[in-house]
Amino acid sequence: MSQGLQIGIVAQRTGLSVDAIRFYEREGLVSAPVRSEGGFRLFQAEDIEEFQFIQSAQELGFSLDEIRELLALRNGAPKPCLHVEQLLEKKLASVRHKMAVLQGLEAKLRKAQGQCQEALRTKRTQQKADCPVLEEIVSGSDAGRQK
Amino acid sequence: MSQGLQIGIVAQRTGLSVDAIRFYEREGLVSAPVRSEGGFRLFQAEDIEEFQFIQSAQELGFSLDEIRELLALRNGAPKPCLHVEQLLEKKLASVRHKMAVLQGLEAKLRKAQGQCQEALRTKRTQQKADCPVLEEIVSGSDAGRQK
DNA sequence: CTTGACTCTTGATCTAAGTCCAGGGTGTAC
DNA sequence: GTACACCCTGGACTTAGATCAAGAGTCAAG
Repeated sequence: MSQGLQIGIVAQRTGLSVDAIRFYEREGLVSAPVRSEGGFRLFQAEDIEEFQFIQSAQELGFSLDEIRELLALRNGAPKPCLHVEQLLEKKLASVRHKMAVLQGLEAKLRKAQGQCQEALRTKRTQQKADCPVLEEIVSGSDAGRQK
Repeated sequence: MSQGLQIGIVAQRTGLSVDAIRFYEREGLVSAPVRSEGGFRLFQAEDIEEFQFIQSAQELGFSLDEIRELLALRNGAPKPCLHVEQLLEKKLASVRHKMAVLQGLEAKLRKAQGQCQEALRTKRTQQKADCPVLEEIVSGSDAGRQK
């Protein structure tokens, strides 16, 4: 088994699972490697780089669909930089949106927690169903809005 | 069809879909309402409140499993406040973790964007495949780490 | 009595990114 | 030459939170 790395080796070196590697091939993110006579996949060093690219792009928050696009750009689509910048722009906007949602969430949770602790501090031995947070969740609701 | 609100009305008032309402019932978040002779669900005003509770709790980032628990507490489990506080604590920790991840992500994306813009500014008319970000994604990789 | 809007149940489908399994073949070290 | 680790394919399954479709029944109005 010379001239080529078996899938298990590639898995070890990249930290991916063997299944994930096959999955990326099926999904068309990477092209199919050559095979041994018996049908074993034989990867090259460049392939490992490609898998690392996939991992890094995932860390940047790109979906596999987007990564497929990035890989296509990397392999020679015209004017890639402009296109990449547009992808980055969209991704950045969505990240900022998620953060804003989480910040709002954190504030609400902190407020709820404060009420909870207050209640626990003042009235020892709680009776059933008088946690202020449970009531707040309904009264502070903005539900009823349309989708 | 008096004494009771049909599911469509409840959907309108809460902004939930009819399917979602039936789904919550199936999942045991809310108890089954009485039925008309013909088998139509007939909801009461309190039920609407319960659905709004579900929506608000979802906005707080609770999963349906957690909400089932909250509803149980609201309906009379012992020492709810302490339990609610523990739930809040866990949820707050996970929210903070997600935010930290997103902040790291934002920094990376901003950096990549800066490089992209720089490249677009200096070299007009880009040739294929020379977007610096595409190269960076691999070279700046920390892939290869174990899961 | 008929029409049309609404509702019923059951079960399939969706998204994302894989994981897991069965049943069988390959590669190699002893 | 055989044991053992590794690999192959195809397809089912996972999580979460619903959505959608089919076929049948119900309700209120005219």
